[in-house]
Amino acid sequence: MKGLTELLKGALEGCVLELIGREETYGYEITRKLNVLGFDDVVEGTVYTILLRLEKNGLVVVTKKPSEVGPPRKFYALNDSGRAELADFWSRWEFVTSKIDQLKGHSDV
Amino acid sequence: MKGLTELLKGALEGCVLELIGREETYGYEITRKLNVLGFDDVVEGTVYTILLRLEKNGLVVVTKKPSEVGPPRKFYALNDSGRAELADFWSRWEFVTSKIDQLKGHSDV
DNA sequence: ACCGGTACCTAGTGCTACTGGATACCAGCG
DNA sequence: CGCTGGTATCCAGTAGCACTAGGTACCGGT
Repeated sequence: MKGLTELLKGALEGCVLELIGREETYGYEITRKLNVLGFDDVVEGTVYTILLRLEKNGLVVVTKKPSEVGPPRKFYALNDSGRAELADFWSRWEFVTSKIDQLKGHSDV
Repeated sequence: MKGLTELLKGALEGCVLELIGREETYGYEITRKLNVLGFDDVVEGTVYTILLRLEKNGLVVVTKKPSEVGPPRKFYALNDSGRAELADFWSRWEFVTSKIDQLKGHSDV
């Protein structure tokens, strides 16, 4: 599926937040999970810019840990602000999808 | 609801396409319909840039008609390319929302 | 020594919606 | 008549986001 890029604007950050909230993880793995989900053309570079932004905005805590199969990994976990932002994201997502599905669904708007 | 802007990237154009596809309409009215839908802070300027883009991309046909309550209106209708693009948009939308809802829904991804 | 997989980072680009104006038509009020 | 407010369109500039297209570096296997 192509042309998803614009539709992912804003949503991708929420997805990353959700994945981090589920369990401590790192950029490379997050990218792989998004690819498996179906967002094939999400690349590492994109995820790293999101992670840097999350860190800059104080939503995550970062822990560097050695890897046995490559260079050290930077693990991300949500702090309270991050969890609040994640909840906010889902409520915005709920809102937007419900409105647009309503528009799609039928007739009178 | 605020902070919707980023989530609407890409989706807003689809909404405008849907509204035009439903019945011939014009920028000002489209804006009002989007506001009623719940997208309160969508303003005329935003809709006009979308309409100009649709026209530039050859997805719509434009007809200027006089109004009895103000300056002339530019009515937009979809052509074949526009209808194809609209269908495409909905399939992208289907895809993205199903994937993200799956991510939201639960556990294993 | 080299290659492929793992793992991170960054400067620059393009697309999109929003900001903040401007212009203009029309009706009603003082 | 001038003014205001609703209708209706347009545009230059801004900011945010994902993507491009690189680079660096660690590690195991051949």
